[in-house]
Amino acid sequence: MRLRRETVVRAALKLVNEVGLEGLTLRLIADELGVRPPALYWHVRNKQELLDEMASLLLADAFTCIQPPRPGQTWRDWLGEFARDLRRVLLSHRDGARMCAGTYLRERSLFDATELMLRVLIDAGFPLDEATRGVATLYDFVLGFTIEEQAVTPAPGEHNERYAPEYLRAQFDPERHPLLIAAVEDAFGVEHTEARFEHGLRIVLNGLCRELEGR
Amino acid sequence: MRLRRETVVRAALKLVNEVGLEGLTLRLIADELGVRPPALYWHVRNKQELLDEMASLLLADAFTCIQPPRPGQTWRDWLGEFARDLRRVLLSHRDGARMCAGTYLRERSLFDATELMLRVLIDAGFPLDEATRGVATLYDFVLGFTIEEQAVTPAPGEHNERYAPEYLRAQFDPERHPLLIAAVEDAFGVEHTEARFEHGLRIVLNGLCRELEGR
DNA sequence: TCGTTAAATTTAACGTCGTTAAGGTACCCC
DNA sequence: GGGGTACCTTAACGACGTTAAATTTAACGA
Repeated sequence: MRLRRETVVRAALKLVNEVGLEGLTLRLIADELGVRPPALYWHVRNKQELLDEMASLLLADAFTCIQPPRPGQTWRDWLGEFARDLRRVLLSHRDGARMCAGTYLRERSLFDATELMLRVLIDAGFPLDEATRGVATLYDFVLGFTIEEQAVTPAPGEHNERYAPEYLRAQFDPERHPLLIAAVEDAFGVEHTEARFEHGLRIVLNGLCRELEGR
Repeated sequence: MRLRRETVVRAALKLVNEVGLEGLTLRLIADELGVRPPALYWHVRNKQELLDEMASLLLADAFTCIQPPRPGQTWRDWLGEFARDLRRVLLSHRDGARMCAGTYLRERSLFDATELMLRVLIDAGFPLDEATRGVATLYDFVLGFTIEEQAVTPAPGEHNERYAPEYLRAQFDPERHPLLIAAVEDAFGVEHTEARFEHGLRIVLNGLCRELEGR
């Protein structure tokens, strides 16, 4: 049974979930596929290209299911849904956000999805450049947020102890950092993550609305 | 002349500018300091701790110079200035944004600066949790933006050819991606980077303003 | 000034990593 | 059935992070 390029990428994606980005090794991937490490080089130029491909494939899984706004759905709600989908996909793999941060994307479906988003925003009244930058800003926020989130929560249920509120609180000086101490629960408690994301998302979407009203 | 922990970190920061994050090696740092690699382990537990320390020190250089708002300066302008400072510092070192993304920060001056930001926002009328999340959202945006920026422009004057507008345009299908093609210049042209950042920043700040007005 | 102790660094080495070169095998088409 | 391409293996290289143990350097009380 022959190997295909996508098989390699999918195996890598599966493994990164178990061992994290630092633990991901070509030898490990080869083992998983029942093959010797150099065999991978027939399908992939080098490890970096494999990482790019992983990010592309991961995002593609999120972007392909994107649909035009339902009737009656505002562009704002539609964009919010997209942002939540994006975060969900990034969270679906350990180190997903770091994997996708700044990597070169080559998947056709990603282009299709971006085209659709521009279309929707333009139909909503945005000029092209504002639509472009709006999408980018939303993407930047979700990416930044999720990177930080996965630093605190590497995998669902796993929690980096160094970000535990009670531990963090001990680092602060009650005299100098009263607000920090008061905020630490809300800022790093796992049970507030969802609310934090929604809050940030609302800020960005509100900002986008304002762009439109201001004209 | 003995080595100090900070000397090691500063040497690493200097070197990352020349060789990038992937090229940064303990052996290289040791060479730079005229010392054998294992010597570094006296000052630093392992490479990851060194990376954390580098990120902390880099950000600290940005945050220490932060001052309370000048008389007459709005919190909005003040926050905008902070965002620009932050981006400038991240850009001041190759891979600066990726270095700081999701790393654990332990510098006291960072705590001081955050405390100040919360103070300003609270004085402006934000409740504590909204102030916390507002700062976080701004930080997430700047981080996300700069990560992407440094993927395209690894160092001032250096430009990743894979993101060259003319190259990207060729990847798109004129039938399916007319908007993408029209937007690519504005979205990836180096000469628009500043405008893109300012635009995204305005979106976030506008969103923050709206939070305040809505109450 | 010397001997003791702790701090700082060296030498040597281990196992693992990404990657390359060269050779082999399966399969397709004439 | 012979040549060629696609795919994979064996073997190996140099570099990496890291450890253990020995060694040097600085600090300091007797």
